[in-house]
Amino acid sequence: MSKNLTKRSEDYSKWYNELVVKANLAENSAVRGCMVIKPYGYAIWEKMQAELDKKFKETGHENAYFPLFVPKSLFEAEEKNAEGFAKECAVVTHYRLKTDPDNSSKLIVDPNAKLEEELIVRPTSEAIIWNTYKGWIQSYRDLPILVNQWANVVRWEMRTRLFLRTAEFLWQEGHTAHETRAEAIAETEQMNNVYANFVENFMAVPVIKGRKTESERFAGAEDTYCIEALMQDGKALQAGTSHFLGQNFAKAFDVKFTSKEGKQDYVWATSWGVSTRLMGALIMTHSDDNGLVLPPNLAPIQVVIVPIYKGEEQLDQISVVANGLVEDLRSKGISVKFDNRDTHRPGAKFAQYELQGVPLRIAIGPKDLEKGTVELARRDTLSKQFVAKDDVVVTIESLLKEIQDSMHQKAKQYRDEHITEVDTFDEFKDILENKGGFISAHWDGTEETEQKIKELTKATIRCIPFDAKEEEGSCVYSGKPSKLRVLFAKAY
RNA sequence: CGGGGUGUAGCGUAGCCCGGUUAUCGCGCCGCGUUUGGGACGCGGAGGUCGCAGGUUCGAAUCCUGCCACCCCGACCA
Repeated sequence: MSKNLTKRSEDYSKWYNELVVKANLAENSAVRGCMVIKPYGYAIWEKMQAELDKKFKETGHENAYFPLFVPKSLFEAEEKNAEGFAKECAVVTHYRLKTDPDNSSKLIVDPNAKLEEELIVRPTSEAIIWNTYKGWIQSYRDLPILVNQWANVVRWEMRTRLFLRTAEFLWQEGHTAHETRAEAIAETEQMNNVYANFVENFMAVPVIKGRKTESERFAGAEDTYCIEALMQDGKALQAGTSHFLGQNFAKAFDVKFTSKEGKQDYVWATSWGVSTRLMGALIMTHSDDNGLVLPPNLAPIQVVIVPIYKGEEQLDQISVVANGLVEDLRSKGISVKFDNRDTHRPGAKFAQYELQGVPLRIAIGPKDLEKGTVELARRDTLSKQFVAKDDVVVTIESLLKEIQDSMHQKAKQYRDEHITEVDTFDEFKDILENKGGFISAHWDGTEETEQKIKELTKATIRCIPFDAKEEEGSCVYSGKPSKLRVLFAKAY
């Protein structure tokens, strides 16, 4: 593996190999940029799902499932949403194949099986869900509706990138309906916070909470909140979004309710989502040149035990110790694997588990049997220590917490060191080019300036942080007056 | 869709300009033996429509034409 991968985004795909591969579809297939998530990688996604799902339920949400196919007439109902996604939709036009009359071993699309109305493969589910909600809502007594769905969506991107922008991806999308504007806004904020807490505490990835500018807003939303993370190569990554949809979808799908006062009003809506992109964020935040580094909370294997032995007899002795440890650790809820494969040598195993980012590794050999110790190695710091056998479980319990914590600290320190306040455009360009990261600068609030800066530097406004410093200043580009600083960065 | 590049074994590649025995090397894979505290070593072995189709030629991985795919950069984007 090449040196200094952390700075070279194009090589991230090498780390991904442990988790995922680019889908190798049939030759001549038009489907590009799909991915196969391997079991080890999927286990991480499952852990993310489990934790997020728990948080959604704690905040009163329920899971449901809606169709993959969206009739075009529904899809086009909310104009801005439709327009925003129109350029990247997969469309089903036929429902049958038949044998090719010119080649009996081939199939062709049966021209007689053309659909009356095309079906859009959902790029997001607002349309089909709001069409359904219409039938669920008549009275204020039917509100709020707090529903989440775990699903796959398809966006036919021109350029794809594993995890960050695949043609098909897994995600969850929450879709809620409320009586009042204030309640919907509170929900939007709440879910943005749920995401922020999850990403910080479980993924150990620090994020900045804020709102998107109009041009970066979700198509059909009135306001988009987001969490923005910084990758090790200095580029920003949008890790999650929560949208206040106003009454846009209610109006488009005619979803009205009768209020306590007996008045008809349109329902207020939110939607929010995070995707397998989070796995990209995880990898690009923590990994080093030896491979993945997983925070204990998300590691499918938290502790691996590698025996070092000559001959079967010695392995048997070591196995007694190892199996005892496995049992003790499992009883504490720690996931542990005893790798007693005889087909691989210890060195190869060490390298493999480092590549997979297993947080802690125990090695047990003849020396340990003699001394009653084990060797304990940390993945994040690559440090090793000998620990008395009887202290191992306690040590591991506290180390797992410490690693989780220290990974977050390390990432946060890097992130904070890469937020640079800038007051001139020359400085802006210089920092962007030579240092990277977020640039905190004054902006005059106009789309023209935002667009111009993007053209000149490729940097976009990642967000207007909720805790943005309020101060009098002048726009870094136009010089016009500004009251607060926003965060610019080059983004994935 | 524009600009650049690449297709040879599971992976990474040499050969191509200048056509000529059985297509090179490394990793990986299989067998046997020795090994095992940081990616083992020796010996033996298996594995190829040289991206596809056509053409030139006595002869094509190599030259020509067309097509296809992939990668990078741009527009687009979670």
